[in-house]
Order: sequence, then C-alpha cells, then structure tokens
Amino acid sequence: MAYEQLKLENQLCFRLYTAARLTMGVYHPYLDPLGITYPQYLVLLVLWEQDKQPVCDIAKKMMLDTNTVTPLLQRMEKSGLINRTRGKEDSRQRIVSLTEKGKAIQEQAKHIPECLSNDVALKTGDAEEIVKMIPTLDKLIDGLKKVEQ
Amino acid sequence: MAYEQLKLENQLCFRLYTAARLTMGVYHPYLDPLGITYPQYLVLLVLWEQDKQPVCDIAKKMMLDTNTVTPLLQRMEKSGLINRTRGKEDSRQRIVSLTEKGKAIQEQAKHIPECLSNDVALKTGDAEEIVKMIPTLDKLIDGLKKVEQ
DNA sequence: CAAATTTATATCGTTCACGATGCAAAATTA
DNA sequence: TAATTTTGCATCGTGAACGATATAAATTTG
Repeated sequence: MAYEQLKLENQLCFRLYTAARLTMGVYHPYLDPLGITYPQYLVLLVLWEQDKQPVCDIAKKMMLDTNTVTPLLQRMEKSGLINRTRGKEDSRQRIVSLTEKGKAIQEQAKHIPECLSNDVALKTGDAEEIVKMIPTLDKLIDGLKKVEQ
Repeated sequence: MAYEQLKLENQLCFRLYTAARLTMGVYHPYLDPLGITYPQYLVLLVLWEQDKQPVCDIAKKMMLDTNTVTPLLQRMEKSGLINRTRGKEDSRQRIVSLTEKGKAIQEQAKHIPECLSNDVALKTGDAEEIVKMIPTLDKLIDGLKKVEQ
C-alpha cells in the first residue's frame, strides 16, 4: 500500500498541472479559428501591450527561457503573425514586431477573456471563488521564480 | 494600446500554467536522481497506490488521454520501471504492473512530498495559504472536466 | 447470429518545455 | 587595449500533450 503522502489526490502540483491543461483546453474553440495556439496567444498578448520587443523581454514576461521562445517565435514568423529584425543598438538582439495580420487578430481576440470567464463560470458554477486564487498564485509564482539559483 | 482584458497580467490561465511549470521545476532535484520525470512520477504514484491497472484506468486518474499515456508508459517500460502485459479477460487491455525497480523507487520517493512542501514554504513564506487553494482547484478541475461534450 | 457501435490501445504529426551546448556581440576587467 | 566574462539568441535532443486516425476486440442492436 502507498504511503499516505504519496497518493495522487494529495498532490498540489498535480492539480495545478491539470487545471492549467484543462483551462488551456477551454481556449481551443476560440483560438483554433484564429489559427494560433495558447502559447502563441500569450506572445500576442505581450506584443499587443507593447510592440517591438527583443526576445529576452518577451521571454521574461512569459517566464520562459529563450530556448522555448525562439522556436515559438520562429513558428509565428512562419505563419505571418510577427517579424523578427536585428537590433540596431545591440545587434545580438532580435526585435519582434507584429505584422498587419498579427495586429488584426487583436480585434477578433478582444472578446476571448470574457468568453473564457463566462465558460468557466458556467462550468464551475462559481467563478468568483476561482478568481480569488489569483493573489495566492502570484505569491506562489513569485516565490518559486526566485529560487532558481 | 491593448484592451485591458487582453493584458497578460489579467490572465488566470497564464498563472495556472506558470505555477504548474515552476512547481514541476521544484521536483527536478528530487526526481533526477531517480531517473524519472514528473509525469512518470505521477504514473508511479498511481501504481504504488494500486499495482496492475489497465492503461485506461491510469489515464483516467491522471486525467489524460491514452495517446499521451501510452507513449509515456512505453518509455517507462523501456527504462525498466513497469511491465505491460495483455489483459486476460479483455485482450484489448494492457495491464501495467510495477517491476522490482519500480517498486523499489517508492522507498526513495516517500520523502519527496514533505521536501516539496518544505521547499515551497521556504520560498513563498506561506505554504498554508497555498494549500488552501486545493478545494478551489478541485472545483475548477471538476467543472472543466465535465465540459468535454 | 450478423451488423453496427463502442471501447481499449496505439501510431503519427505538430507544438511545446527545457536541459545542454554553441556562438557572436556586448560589457567588464585587468 | 587585450583578455575575460556576460548576455542574447539559436540549435539539438528528449519527453510530453494532444488532435486525428487506425485497429482489433468487446458490446450492443437489429
């Protein structure tokens, strides 16, 4: 028999992992018509907030490393959402900018957050309580982010 | 400028996704010496709780599909953690059982949950509040799980 | 019982996540 | 200024997720 602490149902991380996966699944019907994936949607969020950013800034905001972000951006360039130009001041940098297509998607995407929150509310019965996790999740993320030494 | 709702900082899903990734990262120093990944650890948790289960039962408990679980189990069989035998009553089934190696790891793993919770407490300053998210995460997961029609 | 449907698993292709490594352009130091 | 270190990005390989599709064995239906 298993040790009590080794039961799946006692694992916080498993819940985070599952909740993240399932929530991303809810985005599917909204992102598929736009031809983008959830991580690509996150990149667009970053660029819609401020266009023309180097790869490292995007990576930092997404809390990912460049070895994840670079291929992601390459795919997005290939599908015509962004351009990647060399930095003028620092020629190591790649400045990522939205194409017209990338900009245009924002109009179609602006209702997604509301749709999502409606969907979640409908399915869980209580979105209120779920939104209340946000500050705690931030605390967790902030704590874990530091530990990387 | 971005619509307010389209800011990365306003996204719940992004937090779940990031929190899950970073928390899995905390497992690394414990799982690496055992030669397993986090999803493989989850499979072992399921099998330690009850040995000899068909793929579909494992998949259901992990809330994943067989197209994710099958290759995962194949890799685990390759590394000598499990065996996969044909079901006797239902020959479509693959019964997954722990090898001696798979069983032996349980002893080394039994301290992981406590280590994790210590690490998280140390890094966040307050594990109490984080553990309190569990019922809400369960509510969210339960809600989203149903929606798949 | 035969036909149709469902179930259990597997395979394939694409996209991510991430450790390890490489490289050239800055920035720092001696 | 030359040598060293750091930074920004890219590449490679492996392991996941997951949609789509396939196949054979059960199960249900007609």
